[in-house]
Amino acid sequence: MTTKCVNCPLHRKDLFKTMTREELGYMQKFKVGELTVEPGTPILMEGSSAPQLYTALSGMGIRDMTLENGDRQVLSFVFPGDFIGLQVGVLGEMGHSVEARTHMRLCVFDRSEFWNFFRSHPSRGFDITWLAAVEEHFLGETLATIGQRNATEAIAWAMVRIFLRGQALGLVNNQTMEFPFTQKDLADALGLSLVHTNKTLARLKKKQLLSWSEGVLHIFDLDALAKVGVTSTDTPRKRPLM
Amino acid sequence: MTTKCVNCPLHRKDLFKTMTREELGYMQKFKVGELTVEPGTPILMEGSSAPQLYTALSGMGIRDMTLENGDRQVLSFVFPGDFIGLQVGVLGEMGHSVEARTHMRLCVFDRSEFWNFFRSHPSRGFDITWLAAVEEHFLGETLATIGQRNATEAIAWAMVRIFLRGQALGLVNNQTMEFPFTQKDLADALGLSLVHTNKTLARLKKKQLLSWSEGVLHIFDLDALAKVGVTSTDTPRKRPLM
DNA sequence: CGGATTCTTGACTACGGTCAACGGAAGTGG
DNA sequence: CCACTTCCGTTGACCGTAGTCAAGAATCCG
Repeated sequence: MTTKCVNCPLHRKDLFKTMTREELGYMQKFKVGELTVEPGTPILMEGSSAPQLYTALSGMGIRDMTLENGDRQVLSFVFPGDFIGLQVGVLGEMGHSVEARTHMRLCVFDRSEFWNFFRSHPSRGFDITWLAAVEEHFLGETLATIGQRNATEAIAWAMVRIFLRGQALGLVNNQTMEFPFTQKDLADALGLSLVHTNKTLARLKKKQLLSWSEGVLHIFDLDALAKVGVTSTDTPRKRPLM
Repeated sequence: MTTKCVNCPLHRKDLFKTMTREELGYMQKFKVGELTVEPGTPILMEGSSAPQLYTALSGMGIRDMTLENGDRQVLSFVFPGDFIGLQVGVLGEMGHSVEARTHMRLCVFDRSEFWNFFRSHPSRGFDITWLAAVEEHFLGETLATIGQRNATEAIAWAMVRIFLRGQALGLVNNQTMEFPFTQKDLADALGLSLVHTNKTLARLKKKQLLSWSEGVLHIFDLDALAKVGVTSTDTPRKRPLM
């Protein structure tokens, strides 16, 4: 009935362990259906207690939150395979919003079934916790970047991270991947102003480290880009950026 | 045999649901023992795959990570009831370090039992996921603070957040709570320099909003402090800081 | 009584923010 | 088909918040 969810971590049999036939059956029940959204569509809103959770099957999006003064912070970029709505599932309310940046296909789950799902299939529950831990890990790195690195380092770091993520997901072809975000998105993700982000990016482009236009990111030399932080300081780094 | 873990989220019966007798029995088995550490003691190291996980029973600590260039980022402060080592449990490796800042009592669990624990007691597994989601939520807020707020706002926000946390844990008496961290800790948590943190704090002190010395934090007017961000900008904030 | 650690304060500097203007691309409507 | 608008990227000029450097005070400790 439902199509197979190639990138859905909750449906992939090879993620950690194989699913039993019974588990697969339950997954099908837990899954409500699939949803397709266009660029710009809000998927989950900050503060909402939506009845549904998602998994990104294809396409990209953004997680962000808005401060009281209207400033926006982009928390992370959403890639295929990402679980969307953990906070709704366990806390009952989202702490941030999620919005599509490209055409996206989503695997839809029923929030009310979340707990049952967790209870009757601990191994899948464990997978979700795994995803949460990975997310926490990434957020920690991002925090360190925003807090400690300067603009050039931060942007180089972000591009490397994103590119590696893309590689792991098989989205990179010929050192090129789709990157459908705006410079403002990147600026808000790194706590920089749009103008400064633009100028810093221009410098990286002039150095032939990357090119990025019309939603396509091309990285010429990943290692060189990863080392950008090094050359900007005289103190040699203890550990490589990647 | 083992003493009761008053603050341990994995032992508290009132956290979400009551534990069955059988569950309690398992918890005792899962629990290895208790550990006491002195201020400055590293509990888990970044990159380590320690064989044990912890829950803070009393005392406070710090989660931090060190960049390649030696800069440090404090990710969060550890309070009683916090679970320490989720990343070791699920990912097999810590992405940050945890260090005691006061005398601490820890509830010790066996990492090798983690998965079994998860499988045989889904409700407790769910609790852990809940803790992870809360952590993610906090990290998101912190990210937004570091990325978007200026020094005064960030420090006021941090103090309010910490104080509220303390209140929720019953650590606040007479508008006063223990806060055994250094200004450098706070600076590294907010991505600010020590000097600037000191001067900004001095300004908040002069405004009679808070006092903090010798490990004791006193907040005179929580609401006023929470509004500090507002007065610094002419644009009125849409939502209160708390 | 040194030595170490933390806190404090002043002087100087620079990274990055703000303001402003322009260009190109894409969409809209008369 | 062409004004008009909107969104995004680009660049220059200026300025301010926060970083760096430096030195002194306070506390703790061996």
